[in-house]
Amino acid sequence: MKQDKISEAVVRRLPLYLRYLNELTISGVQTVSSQDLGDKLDLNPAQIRKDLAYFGEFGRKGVGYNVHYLIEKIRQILKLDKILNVALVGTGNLGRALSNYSMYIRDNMKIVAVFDSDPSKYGTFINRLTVQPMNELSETVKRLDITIGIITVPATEAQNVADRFVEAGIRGILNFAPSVIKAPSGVRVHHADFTGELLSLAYYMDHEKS
Amino acid sequence: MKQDKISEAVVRRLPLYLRYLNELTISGVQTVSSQDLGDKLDLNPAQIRKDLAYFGEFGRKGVGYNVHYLIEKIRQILKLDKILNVALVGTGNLGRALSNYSMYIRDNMKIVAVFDSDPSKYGTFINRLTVQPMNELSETVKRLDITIGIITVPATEAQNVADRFVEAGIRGILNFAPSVIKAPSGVRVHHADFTGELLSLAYYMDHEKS
DNA sequence: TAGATTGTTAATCGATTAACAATC
DNA sequence: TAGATTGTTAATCGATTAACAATC
Repeated sequence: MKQDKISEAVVRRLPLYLRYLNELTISGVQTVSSQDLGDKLDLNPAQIRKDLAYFGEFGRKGVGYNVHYLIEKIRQILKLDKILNVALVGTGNLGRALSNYSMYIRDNMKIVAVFDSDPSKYGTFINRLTVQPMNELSETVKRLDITIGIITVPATEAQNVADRFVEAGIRGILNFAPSVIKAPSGVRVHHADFTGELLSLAYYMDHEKS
Repeated sequence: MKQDKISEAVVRRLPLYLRYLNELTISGVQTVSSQDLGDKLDLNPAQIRKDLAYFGEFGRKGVGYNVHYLIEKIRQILKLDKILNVALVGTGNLGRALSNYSMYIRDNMKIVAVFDSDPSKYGTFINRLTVQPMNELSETVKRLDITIGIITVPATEAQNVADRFVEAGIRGILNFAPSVIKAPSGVRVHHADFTGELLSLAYYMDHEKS
């Protein structure tokens, strides 16, 4: 197959694969089949083979996938060697939780600046980073080569913060506020709102279908 | 149409509609069209009409939807009048952030008990709730009629906590840990992992397709 | 009446799953 | 060789979008 357009659903599963593969190396497993992966991750084995085949032929017929090799390949696909600098706006509880989340949120992302619009927060520290005022955002983004912005402000402020990020030249935004924000094409926006997750959980608890 | 099986995607959009409708009442808007909603929420109007039509005929041809009436209907569908009691396990940063999140995480969910496996945490307070040891979980779940469990422990612990929840008779689990957990059918599990969200954001920032 | 917008059917698009030849 | 498992095509399933008659 090799490189058509890759669908969002596929890319979202790659980190899942990676996570489990990492567990496997820890327990010393050398080889894994799509069957094994599927069992563990609650996915169809054919789907897993198809996902991986978008990017190349990583397995061996009759044998399976070499765990180390597959990890390496997925890391390449997701570009996990390159470190991305991240700015976070909103130092409430959620913002604090995210910044503290071991500083490196994940493998290759590093929060290097935090901002708030509340003057009483200016100069206070969150995990070794000074809280900066919003009017320093643009300059800081450029100086530190920040490409991703995280929004953890109240819903009413989210679009405003997004606009500031866009002005500053950021290329991806992860919005935790419960509101839909807009950005020009060229700036990618993902929403990480768990309200929907909770409410739909409750819905299906009653309307059993599983 | 009215009541086939409702797909997950549909249910996940309902809270989105509700959110925006609530904003509209605040600005005093009485009536809204699927076109308006679609523009604001970045959704196709036909999709919105179809979603709503699963549950009944809420609109008026040539006019649109009455905002108040639609809010009422969606609240009924999602059963937002009934309060659900929630237990949370894991009092790290994320757990704290969630419990503090105004106590009522959303409209109708209330965290009424928090647990941790670290003895040094026992008896400390999080937002007026005493942190309890894990061996009190089962009794507390029954006593307080808790039906939903939130997991904010490290990935290695998540399945274990899920098992305890299941034993205790919980019917829905929201897992924030970066690991896939299993539960018997009858217990619904949703995953709220933002790692995937972040990594896929980064992926598409480079492989521009939008 | 003319214009707007719903509810719904039909068409399209996309994603998941099944099946199997290739081959280790 | 026999058994296992991939990569990939074809079949299926499901979700989104277009189109339009009904009607306010």
